[in-house]
Amino acid sequence: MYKLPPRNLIYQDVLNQILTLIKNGEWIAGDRIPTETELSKIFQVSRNSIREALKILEHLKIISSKAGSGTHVLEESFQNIQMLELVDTLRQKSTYESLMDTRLIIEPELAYRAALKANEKDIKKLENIIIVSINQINDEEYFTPTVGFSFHMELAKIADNEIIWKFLESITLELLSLRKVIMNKHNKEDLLKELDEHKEIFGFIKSNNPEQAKIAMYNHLKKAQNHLTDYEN
Amino acid sequence: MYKLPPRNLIYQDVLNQILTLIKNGEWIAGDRIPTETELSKIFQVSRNSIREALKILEHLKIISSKAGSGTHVLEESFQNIQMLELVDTLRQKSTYESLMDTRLIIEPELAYRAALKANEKDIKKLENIIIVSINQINDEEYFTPTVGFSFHMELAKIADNEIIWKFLESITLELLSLRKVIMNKHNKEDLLKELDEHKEIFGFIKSNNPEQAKIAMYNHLKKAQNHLTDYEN
DNA sequence: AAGTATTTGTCCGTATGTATC
DNA sequence: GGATACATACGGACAAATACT
Repeated sequence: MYKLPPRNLIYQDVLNQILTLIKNGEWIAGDRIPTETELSKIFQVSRNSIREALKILEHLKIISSKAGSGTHVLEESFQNIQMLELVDTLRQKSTYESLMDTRLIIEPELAYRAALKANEKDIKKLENIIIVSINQINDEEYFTPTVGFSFHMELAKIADNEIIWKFLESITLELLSLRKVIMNKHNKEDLLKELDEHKEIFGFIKSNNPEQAKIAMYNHLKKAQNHLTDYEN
Repeated sequence: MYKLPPRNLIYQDVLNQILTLIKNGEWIAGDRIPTETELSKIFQVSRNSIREALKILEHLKIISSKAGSGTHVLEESFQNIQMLELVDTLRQKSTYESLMDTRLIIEPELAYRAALKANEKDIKKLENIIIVSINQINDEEYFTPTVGFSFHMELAKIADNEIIWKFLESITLELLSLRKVIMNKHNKEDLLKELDEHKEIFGFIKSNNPEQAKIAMYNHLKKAQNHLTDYEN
C-alpha cells in the first residue's frame, strides 16, 4: 500500500497564499491587507489559522499587525522575502562540496586582508589559538573535529567584516554538522598536518605577506577537499 | 507626557523564552517538549498564544509538532538557530559601507572564476547584457539605477556556486534599496563610465584572463566606493 | 489486534485594549 | 470625547492523528 501524502496544514496553506500575493505584487509595501475576520472569510478557515500564518509573516518582518490599525505590508517586505529565499537556498544546497567551494571563494581573501590588518593583539590571539590546538591534539582523551574552527573564525574577525564573518560561521558550522568533515580528521597525523598549514598561514600574516597568506589558505582548503576525495575512491 | 513602551506581545515573550531554553541546552535536539496545555500552564498564558509561538519555531525548523506524538526539538535546531542569527546580522549590519565591502571580498574572486569557466554561451549572454545596458542608458525615458545589476549577477552565475550566488543577490538587492546607490548613478555620464568598466571586465573574461578580470572587478567596485565618498565631501 | 488515552489541529465565542475619525 | 473597527488574548469544544496498553 502507498502512504497518502501528509495533508497540508491550514496555516501553512494560508501562509503560502499570502506570501504569493505579496510576491506577485497584488499586495504592495504600505498596503493595508484585509482584517483577520475578512481573511478568515476569504480563505474559509478559522481566525486562529489566519493568525498563526500572520504571526509567522510578522516574525519574518514581511507584515506588521497592530491592534486598532490593522495589518500592513512592510516597506522592507521585498528584502525580507529575499532573506527567506537565501535561507532556503542555504538549507537546500548545503553539501560538503558546495560549502567547501564557498569557503574557497571567501577565505583566501580574508587571509589576504588579515595579513594587511592584523595588529599585535590579533597576532597574539592567533598564536594562542594555535597553542591551544596543539594541546588539544596531543591530549588525546577526547576527539576534536572542531579543532581548527577557531583559527579560521579568528582570521575572519581580523578581516573586519561582520556580515562575512557571520556568513562564514554559518557555512562552517553547517559543514561541521556533516559527517564527512569528521572523516577528514580521524587520526592524529591528519590533525597535525592541518595544524602545520595553519602555522604556515599564520607566519605569512605575522610577517605581513598578504599574497602568500592568501595562496597558503587556498592550498590549505584545497588539500582538505582532495583528502576527502581520496577517502571516497 | 511620555509614551509607555509598547507592551510586549505574549507570543513573542513565549517565543524568546523557548528559544533561550533550546539555546542554553535545557531542551536538546530530539527531546520532546511539554504539551501545549502544559506550556500554557507553565507560562500562564492561553494555548493560542503558545501555539502562535510554536508555529513560528516550527517555520524556523527548530521544532516540529505532530498530532498525537507531540512537539520535538529537531536535530537541525542548532544550525537553524545559526541561520536566524545570520539573518539578524544581515539586517542589522547592512550599511552602504559594509555591503560594498562584502562585495569587494567576494566579487573579484567570482570574476576570476568566470574568466576560467565561461563557455561560448556564457560569453554571448554577458555580451547581450551589455548591449541591453547601452540601450537602457541611451533610452533616457526612464531612470535605471539597476542597470548594472544583471551583469554582476550573471557573472556570479558563471562562477557556478549557488550559495554565493544567492548570497550576493541578497547583498546587492539590499544595497539597491539604500538611497546612496542611486546617488552614485544620477547622470548619463556616470552610467556610461560604469558600463565601460563592465566592458573591460568582460574583455578579460572573454580572453580567459582571470588575474586581470579579478583586478578589474576590484577596481570597478573601489571606484563606486570612492565616487560616493566624493559626493559626501 | 482493538480500543482507549493523549496530543495537536481547527473551530467558535467573548472580553479587552488600542488606534482612528 | 464618543463611536467604531481592529488586533490581542482568553477559554471551551470537538476532530484527527498518534501512542499505549
